[in-house]
Amino acid sequence: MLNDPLVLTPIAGATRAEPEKRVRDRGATEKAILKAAKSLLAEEGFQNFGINAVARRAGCDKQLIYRYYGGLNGLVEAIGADLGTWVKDRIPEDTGGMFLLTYGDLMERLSLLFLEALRDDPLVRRIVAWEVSENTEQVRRLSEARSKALANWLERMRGSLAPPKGIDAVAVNAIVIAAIQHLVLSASAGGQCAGLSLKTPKDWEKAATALKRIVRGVYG
Amino acid sequence: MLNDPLVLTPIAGATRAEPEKRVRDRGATEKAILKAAKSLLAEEGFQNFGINAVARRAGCDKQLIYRYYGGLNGLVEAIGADLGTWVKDRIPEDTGGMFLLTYGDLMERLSLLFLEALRDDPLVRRIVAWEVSENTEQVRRLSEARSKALANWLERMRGSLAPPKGIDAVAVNAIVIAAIQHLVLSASAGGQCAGLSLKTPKDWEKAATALKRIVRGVYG
DNA sequence: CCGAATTGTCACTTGCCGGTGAGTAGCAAC
DNA sequence: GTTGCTACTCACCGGCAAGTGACAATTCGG
Repeated sequence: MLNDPLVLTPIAGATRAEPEKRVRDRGATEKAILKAAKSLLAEEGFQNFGINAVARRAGCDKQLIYRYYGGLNGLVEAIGADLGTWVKDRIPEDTGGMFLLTYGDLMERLSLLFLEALRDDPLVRRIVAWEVSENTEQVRRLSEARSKALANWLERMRGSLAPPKGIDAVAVNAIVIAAIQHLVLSASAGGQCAGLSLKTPKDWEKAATALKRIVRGVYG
Repeated sequence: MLNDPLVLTPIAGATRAEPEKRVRDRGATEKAILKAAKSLLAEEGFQNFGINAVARRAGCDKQLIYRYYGGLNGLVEAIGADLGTWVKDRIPEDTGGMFLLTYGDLMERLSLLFLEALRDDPLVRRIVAWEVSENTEQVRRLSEARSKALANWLERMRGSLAPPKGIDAVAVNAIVIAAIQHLVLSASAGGQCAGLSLKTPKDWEKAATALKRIVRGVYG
């Protein structure tokens, strides 16, 4: 056997840097792994998301990911569970003291809130990009968690306000949400969308204005 | 040396199937490679898009891809060049005999045409998904080719019609296009978007109706 | 006919991936 | 102590990716 640890020459701690003395704490390690996974996904995207990369970033052995989460799938599921609380953390529940009298008022406000929240959250952005790029079990689970959270939020915010008669609000809102998501993704990836530059705050103001106009156009 | 070809036993053409006698024709091979690349990208997505996969599908050695296209980048560039002709093949130039009197008429029609065209073209769909998922040199080139083609088409179709005063048409149109793209991508990946099912023709009719309503809402 | 360029094939290196089996280190109860 | 459990690490496997250099097969100019 080469490198038999029993025969390894100790070298008297020569240039040995801190052995780091990792504390043995399963809970902490699990958290570290989850955190590493989320930040990796947020920063690098799903392309470079894998067992090895997560383990490297978490500073532990990949074996622990198998043990604690049952592999990548389990880890993704854990991320999805976290995701359920996204809206809560990101978007204010109250409407900032303003009274929303009409469905149009509401949707205008929600659209802008959603736009802001998405712009501020790289992790969810990556997940949305993932959703439209692949159709694996992993993605489906994440997607489901996200859409459920989103639907809940919409429902809660809607309160008792009803959409105007004769308008398919589900379809219209889906299109508005689609627009926001794609706008933010495009901007994130290339700084523009369909000829519209989306880099400076001024750019985003123009986009927001146009978005408001569109929402007002349908809902009055 | 194992398997030295000079010592290989000829086995008298035993179960030897057709040696296939590939004709030596560089032009044909180049076309085959390009075609393989496009179909691979369209069917499998950018995830599994690589030198080896393209070569396998084209039925030739990957070396030829390096020789003829200078690697994946060159190949992607060739795809981008093809892409410039996308609109020409996909979308009718004339407006089907109808007279478009207002900018609203025009944009309603163009939105629906664009929606249809994108729904029918898996390759461009994959490219759009790629655009929002990565920011590499390859993607930038493809993206540029596509957006240029799109802008040209829009410009040509617009003719002399001017958007209503006081409306930022560039921004509004970008949002509409974003919505369409994300709608189609979502549907393609998961059969739905933000709670709106997008599977049956009936589903799509609802979406189209909502889209029309939105466009009409802004442009009157 | 011959040599050279073109066209196509193959074997190989290197590197990273997911996954697994076997082993080590700390910590408590007996 | 030593026994046993848990947390953790390591070495290794097979597989597939990109990329490269050498070689075989064909065609063409002279």
